[in-house]
Amino acid sequence: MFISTRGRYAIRIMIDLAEQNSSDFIPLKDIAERQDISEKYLESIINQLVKGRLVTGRRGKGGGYKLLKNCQDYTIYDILVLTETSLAPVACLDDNGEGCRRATTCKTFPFWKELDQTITQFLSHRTLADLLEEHTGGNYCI
Amino acid sequence: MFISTRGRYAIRIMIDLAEQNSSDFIPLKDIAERQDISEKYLESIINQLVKGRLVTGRRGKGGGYKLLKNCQDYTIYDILVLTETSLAPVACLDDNGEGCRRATTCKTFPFWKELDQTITQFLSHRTLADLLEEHTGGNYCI
DNA sequence: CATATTCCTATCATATCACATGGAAATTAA
DNA sequence: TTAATTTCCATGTGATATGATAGGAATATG
Ligand code: FES
Ligand code: FES
Repeated sequence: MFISTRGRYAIRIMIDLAEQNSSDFIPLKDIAERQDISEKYLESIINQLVKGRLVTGRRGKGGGYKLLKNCQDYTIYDILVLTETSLAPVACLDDNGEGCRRATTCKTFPFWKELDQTITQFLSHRTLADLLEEHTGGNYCI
Repeated sequence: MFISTRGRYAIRIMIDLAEQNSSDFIPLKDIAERQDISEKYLESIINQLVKGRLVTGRRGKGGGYKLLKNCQDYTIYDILVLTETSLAPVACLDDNGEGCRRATTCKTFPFWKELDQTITQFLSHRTLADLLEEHTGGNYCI
């Protein structure tokens, strides 16, 4: 599996926040209920989104989370690159593993690079706004 | 990681067989040595390729494995679909999991489907012959 | 103060991956 | 026929990643 629950849940969090269409902070408890996902698990995911400056959080009564930008300004790539451990389709392309020793001679390497580019382009050409439009025809955003 | 070593090794096996450019059976031991991969691990992989009719094997002295078709007639998709447990980028698309309960209403589902199609198209439009040409400029195949 | 909520640091169960072990069956060369 | 070779088959194993869970400290409201 390429995209794990972390990344998928992260996108659903972002969509949920966008759909509230509010300038208030939204408590994670509400998101967890609506999305039917463990609040504690979502916590660890949304923390990554906060650290990556995709959303901001406020503690205490009346606190919660809120988007920092308009949803057409979030690409799916932005969200996944923060929450997935790696977006490389094969280990040979992974920077953490210093790439592959065989890469210079291996006949498959150029192919993997092309696959990676294809996927990355796809993910970075779609925004949160695109996903919101899917089922409604209208745009929740702005 | 999307494609595991199984799929990657399977492709390298197929490339290795094609490069020998021989009508003889090639022993797995030789392939394992050339590719520097555990023979026993390759064994379980190439078995899947045999069962999927991509290659054929013969036991005993002078035995080994050999391709059944010309290499331009093998797509990368053909190879990976046999050796990877799933080529679905997300669990929501996986048939084994009967897909996702939320799929009908979830705003991310159409997006995942498009991603899946993009990847599948990429994989099924490249053949073994394409990979062989990468580094040589020439075509080993036929 | 009491309450709500984010933040932070662990821990855990399960599954998958990459590979190893130990043979049985088939094929050929001697 | 015998020995050597090689595919076929089933099962085991250690490491790692995934998908959570638990407990509590810090911060904000009223
Ligand atoms: S084995 Fe890593 S690029 Fe081929
Ligand atoms: S959660 Fe499965 S399609 Fe959205």
